[in-house]
Amino acid sequence: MDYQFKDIENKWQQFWADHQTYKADNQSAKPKYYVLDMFPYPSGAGLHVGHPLGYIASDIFSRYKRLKGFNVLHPMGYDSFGLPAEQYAIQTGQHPAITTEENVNTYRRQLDQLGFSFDWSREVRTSSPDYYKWTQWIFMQLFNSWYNKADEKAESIEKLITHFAANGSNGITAVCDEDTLTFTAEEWNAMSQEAQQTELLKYRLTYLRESTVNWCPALGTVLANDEVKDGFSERGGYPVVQKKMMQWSMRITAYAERLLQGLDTIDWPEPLKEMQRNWIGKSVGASVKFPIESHESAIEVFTTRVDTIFGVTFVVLAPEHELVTSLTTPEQKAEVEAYIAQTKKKSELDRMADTKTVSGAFTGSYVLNPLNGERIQLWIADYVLAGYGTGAVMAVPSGDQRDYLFAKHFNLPIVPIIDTQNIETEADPTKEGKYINSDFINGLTYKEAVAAVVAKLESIGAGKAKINFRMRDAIFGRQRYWGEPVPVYFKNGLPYLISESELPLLLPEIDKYLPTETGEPPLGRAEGWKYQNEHEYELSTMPGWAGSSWYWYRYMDAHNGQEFASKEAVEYWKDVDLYIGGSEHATGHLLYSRFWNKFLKDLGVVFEEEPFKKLINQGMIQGRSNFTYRLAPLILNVDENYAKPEVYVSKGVYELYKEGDFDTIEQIALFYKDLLPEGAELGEMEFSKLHVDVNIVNNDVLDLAAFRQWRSENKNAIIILEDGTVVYPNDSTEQESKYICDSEVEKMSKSKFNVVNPDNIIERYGADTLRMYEMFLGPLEQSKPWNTNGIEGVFKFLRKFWRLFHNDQWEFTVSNEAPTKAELKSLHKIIRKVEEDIERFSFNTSVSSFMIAVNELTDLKCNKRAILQDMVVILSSYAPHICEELWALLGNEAGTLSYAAYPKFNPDYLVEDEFAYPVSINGKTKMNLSIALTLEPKDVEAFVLANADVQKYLDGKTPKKVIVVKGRIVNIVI
RNA sequence: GCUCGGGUGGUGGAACUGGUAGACACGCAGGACUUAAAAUCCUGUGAUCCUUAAAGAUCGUGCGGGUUCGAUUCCCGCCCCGAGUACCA
Repeated sequence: MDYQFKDIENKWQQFWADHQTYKADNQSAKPKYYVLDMFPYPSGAGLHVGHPLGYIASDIFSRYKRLKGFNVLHPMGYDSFGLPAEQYAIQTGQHPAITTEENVNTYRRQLDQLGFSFDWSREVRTSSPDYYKWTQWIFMQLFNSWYNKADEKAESIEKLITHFAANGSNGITAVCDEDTLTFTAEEWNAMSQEAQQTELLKYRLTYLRESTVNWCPALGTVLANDEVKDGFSERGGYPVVQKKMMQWSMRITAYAERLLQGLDTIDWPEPLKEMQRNWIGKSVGASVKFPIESHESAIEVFTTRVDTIFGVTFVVLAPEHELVTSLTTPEQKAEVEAYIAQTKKKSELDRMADTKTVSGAFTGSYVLNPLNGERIQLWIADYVLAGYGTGAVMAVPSGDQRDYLFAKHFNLPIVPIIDTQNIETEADPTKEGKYINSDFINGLTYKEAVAAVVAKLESIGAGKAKINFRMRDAIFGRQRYWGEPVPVYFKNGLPYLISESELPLLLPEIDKYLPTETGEPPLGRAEGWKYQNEHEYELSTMPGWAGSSWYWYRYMDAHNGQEFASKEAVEYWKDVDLYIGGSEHATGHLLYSRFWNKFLKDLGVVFEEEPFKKLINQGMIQGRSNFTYRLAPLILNVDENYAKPEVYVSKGVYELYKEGDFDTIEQIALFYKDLLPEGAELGEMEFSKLHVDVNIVNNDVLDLAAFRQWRSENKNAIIILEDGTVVYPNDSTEQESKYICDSEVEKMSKSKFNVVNPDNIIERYGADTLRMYEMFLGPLEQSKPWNTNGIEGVFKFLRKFWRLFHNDQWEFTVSNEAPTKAELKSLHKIIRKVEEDIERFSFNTSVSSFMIAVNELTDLKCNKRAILQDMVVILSSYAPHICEELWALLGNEAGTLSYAAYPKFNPDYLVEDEFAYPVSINGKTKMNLSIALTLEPKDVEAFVLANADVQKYLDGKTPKKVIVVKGRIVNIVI
């Protein structure tokens, strides 16, 4: 029979499901290999053709690893809490759990028909109570932990309490809030329970803190910075205001250094690591205190160039700095207040965007340089950010461009401090040279100066070396319904954990998915929802990243009711060997996951410092839109309800028109005039470029019949083809010419009519073709537009492969004869090539090589079992269905292919006796000469020079030089 | 602005460590089979020039230079496109 992909694919998908072919065991004599995909949020739109790209790659890799003798864990699940289902619930009243269930089913159906080798027995859903029970459990562990800097790890809060009770706060170095108290053991023990809890909250790894958030009243929720555009919510465009709120936060900053160091130990794409490094934003420098003149306190600044301290000519505070009001002198009050008011009006974004204008105000106060006592003006300016460092900077206009511009604008002094500095037109941040105007560091080099200044500052208690991180603690909560409830209740305004035995804390039912009338989150609507019928629960739910920050561990032991995963399972699977997903999660999911992983390791329940050993970013699949050109001229003297005739011109005609081709312009005008009613006048000719559904376009050729049906207005359209032929609505005669559409690469989206659904492709060509074609498209990591055009080539390849096993009557026929040298050569070339390609994730080149191999075997008319059976094994990672079928036809036990052995490469079959040396004259290839590979370079040279054709090129001259690279090339220099 | 990717035929792309640029596929053109179409198969296909033809010449991997017997590959300078980030002291 001909290649019946539909029957074959249905049959084997059913077989794999029935026999649980891909169920992985938690113990095995084989080495383990864990291949993970970033699990999807099940959206209502289902999968488009871009989504499975990474899944196909990871599936090929998983199947390959099984053939290579690994025990492979390859699971899939759903990140099923999230906004879209909740938004839909608000609009329709349908419970998000129902919407989610429906969407999950669609996803499952679509994933199944792609033939993935997932172990579905381990499926997880973050919104299921058996799962979020453990998300809540991890939250509780974080609440019960603090970060001990002395050990560089998280420890139990009990240990901290014991220490406080015995030694007070003395001897504790923790990552904690800034306002922690200093107390003795007696003082601690004398504190009330509430006071102790308040103090402990400043240490816990998840804690409540008042923070400024982007509050969107219309949506009734807090938005992340990237969900706000120009002061409006990205979704819906509602106004967003800054609001102070008590929020749960995660003390991720405790792990800043470990998160940074760990990057050097993992095999991730460099750009992604770079993004995380920038996000963490470590800078090494010093903090310096500038005493305020006739004032008790000092202004503390952070600087990375402490060596430039003698170049400081002013100090600048952020307008929001807490000392601004108290340090403003009466004379400057009006100016400073006006400036602050002006800053407040500007949104955060305006402030960042407008980096050109210099603005600021003098407070009237002075600070003193701690090293030489010099009086320094104290200013405020919005280029200093309250949120970074201490919200104050020491300005060194000779070395920093912003300070330079500020000094020029306000006529402040600029003092050069290094002898090589050139500060005539701009600041010069050089570190090369010797210091001048710098007191005791004059004449020193950069390195010497830094050490000397820091030592001096420390000795007088005016500063110290310091490392600063840009990363902030992560806000952990949103005022939404569809998320994990926080397992916390409040007593006297203080948070307490519910007990572990009460987990999971189930999401209560509510009548409407909206904030309460008093502005509380939706959970405030839950009737009688109180801890022990008495205490208020936390009403916000966890953010989207909570459930995804540990899910790879749940796959290891998905049904464990006692633990998030058993120790044995975690010890066996350890970490993810290969993780495939998009780079958009660089500073979200991938950073939070590393954070939770490190915490769980400190807790002793997992064992690896890094969760994802190797990570690959698959590129985005963009859409490729098609366009038609509709004539849309100005028409005068017609009724205002007059509907213009629908006339579309082919791309070439449009282009001729635009180029000003006289005949085309005139013909179109004449033609169009005929369509107009009596008395109407044709004005200026224009064209509308309209998106057309890519599914009715094939190789940019529009399917006219489908086009007429696509939209009712098109039914009576007049269509001008590429050669100028005019097609009228009821004209069904065959045309020589075609209607050619224009094209453009854009995002894949419904509104652009460029969404290609995998269901349609599978219906037409089958999953094996789709899988191979997605790989064939180009390198996995590169973004590329989807274009269905080339898919025929892959489909033809699979048919050709099928045909190797069949005779002209489509009867299955293979021969048991011994293979020839040429056949073995083809086979072993592909054995090696596919192995190399998969190991370096170059799937596209494998597909080409398969085509070459099948072309060669077809030319050799090879139907030998010895060759074809190995071919089936090699190809099975890419096209599993057709290979299972052929494997069974070859007489093997059904379903055993997935665990067969990858054929062993034997280099002997590729040994050549001769090589066709390219012979170049002065680097330009002129001919090929077949020469035995046993010949040494000297003999090759003699052989080549003796050749008559070479002699012709030499034209009697003696070559200056002859380069012979054995087995590669001969180059003759004349 | 900074950081990181990337620029190769009409198109997607290939080229190991510096060694025959354009594999493989699409598209296109021509041919075979067919009453016809579809399907299938065969041939050709970077550009320009030259020749009746066979063959040949020149140019060619974003641009300009360099290293080398030899550069898509290495080095220097620049241009364009994409992503991330943004007053970070």
